[in-house]
Amino acid sequence: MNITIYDVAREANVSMATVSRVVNGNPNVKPATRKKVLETIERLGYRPNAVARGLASKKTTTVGVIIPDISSIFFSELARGIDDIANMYKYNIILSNSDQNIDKEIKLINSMLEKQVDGIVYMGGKITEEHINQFKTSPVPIVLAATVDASEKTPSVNIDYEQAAFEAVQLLLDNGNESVAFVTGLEETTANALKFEGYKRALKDAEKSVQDDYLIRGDLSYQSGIKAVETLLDLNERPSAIFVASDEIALGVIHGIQDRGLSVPNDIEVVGFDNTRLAQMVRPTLSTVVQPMYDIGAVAMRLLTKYMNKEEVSDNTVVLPHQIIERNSTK
Amino acid sequence: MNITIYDVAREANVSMATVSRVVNGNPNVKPATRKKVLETIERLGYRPNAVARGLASKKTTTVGVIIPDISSIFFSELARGIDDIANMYKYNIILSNSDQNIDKEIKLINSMLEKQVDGIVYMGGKITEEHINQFKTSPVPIVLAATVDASEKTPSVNIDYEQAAFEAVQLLLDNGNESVAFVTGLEETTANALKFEGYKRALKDAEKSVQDDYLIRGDLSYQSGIKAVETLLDLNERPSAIFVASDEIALGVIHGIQDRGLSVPNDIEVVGFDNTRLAQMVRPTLSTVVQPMYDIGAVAMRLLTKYMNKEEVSDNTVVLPHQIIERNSTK
DNA sequence: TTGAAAGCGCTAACAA
DNA sequence: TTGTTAGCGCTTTCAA
Repeated sequence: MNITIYDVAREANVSMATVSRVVNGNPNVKPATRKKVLETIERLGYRPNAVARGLASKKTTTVGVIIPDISSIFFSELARGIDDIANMYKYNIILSNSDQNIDKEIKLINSMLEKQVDGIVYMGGKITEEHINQFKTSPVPIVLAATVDASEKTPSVNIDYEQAAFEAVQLLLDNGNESVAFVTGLEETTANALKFEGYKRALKDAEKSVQDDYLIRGDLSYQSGIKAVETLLDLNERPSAIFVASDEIALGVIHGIQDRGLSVPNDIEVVGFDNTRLAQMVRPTLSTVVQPMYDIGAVAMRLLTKYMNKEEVSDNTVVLPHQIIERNSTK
Repeated sequence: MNITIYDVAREANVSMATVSRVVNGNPNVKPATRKKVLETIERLGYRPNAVARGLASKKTTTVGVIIPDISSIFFSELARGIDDIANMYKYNIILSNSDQNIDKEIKLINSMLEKQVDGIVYMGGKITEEHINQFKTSPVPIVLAATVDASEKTPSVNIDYEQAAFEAVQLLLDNGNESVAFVTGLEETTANALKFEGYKRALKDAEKSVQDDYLIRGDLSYQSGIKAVETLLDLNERPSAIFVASDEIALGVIHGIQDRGLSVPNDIEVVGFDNTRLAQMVRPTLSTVVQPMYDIGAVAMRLLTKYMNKEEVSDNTVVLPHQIIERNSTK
């Protein structure tokens, strides 16, 4: 049997209420008593049972984190930001991978709710009606991180994907490129749809038309970048620049170009998205849109703590600043 | 107020014990009763409280995962393996980053124990006496993943680091290299120490001596790989091959060499370690030691489930097979 | 400053 | 097949 608060109380000749008070740092305890209790806690090796505490207090100091894939370099950076802030506020994290599968996402939310998490940080792709419904009926606050809810009903932390993409493509256009292709991941994620909007707006601003064959959709992998480039280079008129929806795909694009004997940026310029560590781990180094992943995670978690404490929050949807960093994959 | 098992019992005209039975899939319930209960659960939107269940049953179906840094491409892959298997066995995961800081590691273990996890998967650097003590006195099983306890007292899942390093260096020597440098990360981790042992053994086998200036220690980053190369290339006699303790550092090494105008593998051959996705995301692609990260995580979690179920385990320390994969950074 | 006692929502004997 | 009941270990009034 484990040592309980009751054992400590008996050994210290006080009531369990008093032990509870010293464990929880309640000031209404005479210093001498506190000392005595602390000593017997030490002596017995008492370890408070957080489950019992959770049942009695209705707080678990645990938050759920739903993430598409923790092994993705992009999401793991977000997760780090979340965990660091969670830690700072004494929360633990229950982490689960969803693979962006809707059924799994809904199941995960419910499973975390059963575990009585005090809040949830949610990362995903497309937010459907079903999601919004879940979020709305949740007994605890939910914050979206790097995930956009088009209806803006759910608190969230993002950057302005449309504008960021617009600026990236504009840079390419300003560099004198006649044609800019767009290589993206799963079309279903709202963030990627917004990037596409920005791409189109930049072209329209430059009075260029959107060409279907300059638009390539694959998955989010390095390999799909290589494949995309093969398609693009087989075109009669190959593009002189490529805007890519993620750094990992962009590395594939760069290598795909180089494998064909062409040069980046002389023959083709490339701009990525995210500014993961990968952007600097390639030659030429990758020009890319800076998305502050760690900060998005950290801010989302911080925002969640406010909701959990029932503090007033002035703005539900926070938009963090982005920027374009020019390295050597552009002229 | 939330819906409890008691509300369901009342509404369905049965006892709470019966409700508990249908929720837990106990077969001793008449089908008609089960149906009735299920319906009122649905109607009331009842959600079982896992905290209360945990307190009553002394099982939380939650395992703790201590990880140095989830944003590391190496560890996040391990974490994915852990989560997938955990999920398969209906466990949730409490994930925390330790940054390989001993105090934090110990604190984390205790915090997870307070939360009454059913078991712990531990990843870290060096295992000290203090760690072993914690592991030994833990009320729940602990399994090490990609983490070696020199005393072999704690269950663990690893590859044979010494032998793997030996083979990698031997490959380089067999390719005719006169001198092989070794670039490694923090010297404190036992795994890296073992890689060093393998490196030395391979040199000794080839009747070569270990030269201090061919041994570079940095942190685990890409940048430290670049720095390491600078040091190496400034030597009077530069090595003709470099064995690197991780893929990320190895990318830095390759680019450092290329930035100096030298060629990999013609001027210098490079072999990495881990076979993370990075190994294929560089030109030339990286020859490396394959460490099955996902599998190590998965097997560690599987092993933990056996301990949690009090099954007999024939061998506490499992050593997974490794291999060397030759790509284009070697001749 | 301290203690007594009533839950928190569930599981698990035990009885019927 | 179903119900009764006693906890699980803690927090939190309420009284003293």
